[in-house]
Amino acid sequence: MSYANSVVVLDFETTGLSPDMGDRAIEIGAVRIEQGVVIERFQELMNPGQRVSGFIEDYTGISNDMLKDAAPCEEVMERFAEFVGDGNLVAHNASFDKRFLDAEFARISRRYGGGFSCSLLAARRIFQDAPNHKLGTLVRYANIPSDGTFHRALYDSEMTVKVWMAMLDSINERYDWADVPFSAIQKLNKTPKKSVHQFLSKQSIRHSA
DNA sequence: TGCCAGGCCCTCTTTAGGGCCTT
Repeated sequence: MSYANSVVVLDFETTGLSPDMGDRAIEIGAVRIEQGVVIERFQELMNPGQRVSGFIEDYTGISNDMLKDAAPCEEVMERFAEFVGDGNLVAHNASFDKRFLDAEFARISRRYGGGFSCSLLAARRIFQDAPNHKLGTLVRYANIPSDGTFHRALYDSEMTVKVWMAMLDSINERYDWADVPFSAIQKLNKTPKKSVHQFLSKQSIRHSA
């Protein structure tokens, strides 16, 4: 099958859950895929200008010592803005990463022009039998090899890419799509779970070879 | 000092509550 759309799959590590409460990004990782092939990667730590909690040090393995000599968020996010350009974006629980992307980009007066799609919302629809839809669980569910280094930005991005590709392959196998356009996954993200089969069946008429 | 979110989705729902996900 072909994967017509280029997408950038990204993941943030942060000081906490909410940029509105003062949390900042501490690491960004991203993978660009074209035609189903990884063609480019991005990963940088960034200094958020505040100490990270012991919980975050334990959760991510990113220590205050690792961050003290890192470039500030503004500098790293400028480079990341150049990397993403207007590419379509994917993240696992995209509402979380979108909040941090918007907040960090706003600080440097940047915007992104592409669309955003969520691998978590897609997985709840395509892998309805999975025990849950955490990234690590989906990796095991889809039989994707992993060394278990979760909660680092590039590693989680790479794993999200593999889950994403497994979902596209599953759509192709079950519904005989010749291609899975990014826009179709965006629509799938908003399709009620009980209507997913109907949605994918109808779409296959439009997209099959 | 201590506290802290928010969108999705289900149901014993819609004048609401709680679990799932992300750090």
